[in-house]
Amino acid sequence: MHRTDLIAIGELAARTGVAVSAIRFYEAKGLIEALRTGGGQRRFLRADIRRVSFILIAQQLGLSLEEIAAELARLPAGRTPNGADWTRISTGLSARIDAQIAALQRTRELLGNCIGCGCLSLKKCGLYNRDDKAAQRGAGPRYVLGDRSGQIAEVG
Amino acid sequence: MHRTDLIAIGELAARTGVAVSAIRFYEAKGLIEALRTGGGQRRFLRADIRRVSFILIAQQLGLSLEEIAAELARLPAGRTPNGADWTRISTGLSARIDAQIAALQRTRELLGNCIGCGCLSLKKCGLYNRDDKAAQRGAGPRYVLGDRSGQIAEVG
DNA sequence: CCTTGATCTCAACCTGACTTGAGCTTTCAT
DNA sequence: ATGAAAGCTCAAGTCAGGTTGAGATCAAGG
Repeated sequence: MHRTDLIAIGELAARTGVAVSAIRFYEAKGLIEALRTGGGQRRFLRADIRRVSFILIAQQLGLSLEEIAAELARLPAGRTPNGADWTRISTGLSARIDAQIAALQRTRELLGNCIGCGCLSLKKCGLYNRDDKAAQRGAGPRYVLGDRSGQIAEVG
Repeated sequence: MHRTDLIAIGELAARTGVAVSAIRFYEAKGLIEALRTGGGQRRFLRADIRRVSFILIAQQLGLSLEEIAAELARLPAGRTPNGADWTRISTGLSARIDAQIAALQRTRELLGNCIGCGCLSLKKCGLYNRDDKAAQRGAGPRYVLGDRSGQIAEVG
């Protein structure tokens, strides 16, 4: 442990590629925590680089900051997370990746079957026999994003 | 061609599962077009169901409405798109799907290698040797979303 | 004809994820 | 000891992608 264990917000930004303002934003949202110098400036642990990196990866996988915060909350409190801690958490992401890949593969297949053949929007088409469910739900809340039941990517 | 060739906005909404307000929004953005009754109500062609379906699929694949509009603009003007037209367009989506799957697979692999082993954020790690590039770019524009150069999913 | 449900327009509002700007303070290399 | 660079807070702005509400009109069955 030497003095460079603590890094300023600018360095954390540089090391992760996110803007300084974004890091403050993440702190405000509870995704990361900062120590403060006597003068009130934030100081981060080197381990926070990994934490921010995790945020970026998870974001790419479509998790909202709120969901990411929930995942990060599973890391041990009060101690720097070790490899095993990160592994446990990243396993969840892997599952998510697998699901996404599977969904994409189904979509690709259906796209070939349906758009190509011209049946898109017809009942017999796997991609859109969600019509019925859609009708049941009424035109109310859009379910394109967020509400994923009956969702395209899950069809088939 | 019988009278039901033209459908009201509510039916288009019901058949596609998107809200009426969203359809108006898409029209405003130029993604779809509507005929009008004498009284000013919108009337859509049945073929627009497919058009909206395409919007939903493309959205799931991460295209913005602007990008989707650009894709749709490649459909023939003045005539109802046929199967071949849709095939041509959906081929672009397939390529995108393939790219996404590949990116996810790389991410999953790197996640296993890097977060698991604890090297995340270190130079030797494929997931984050983008640090250097990041530093060069300065803390300016975030490149997490949108600017995809040096992006996680493209690493490796 | 008349009523009722569907539509219309337009402006305002919403969420998520940040960025920007103003005005002021802290750090740190020289 | 000092001045540039980096940081601070807080409020407001931005962008995408819609939703909501008000007040008025249209369409269609009975």
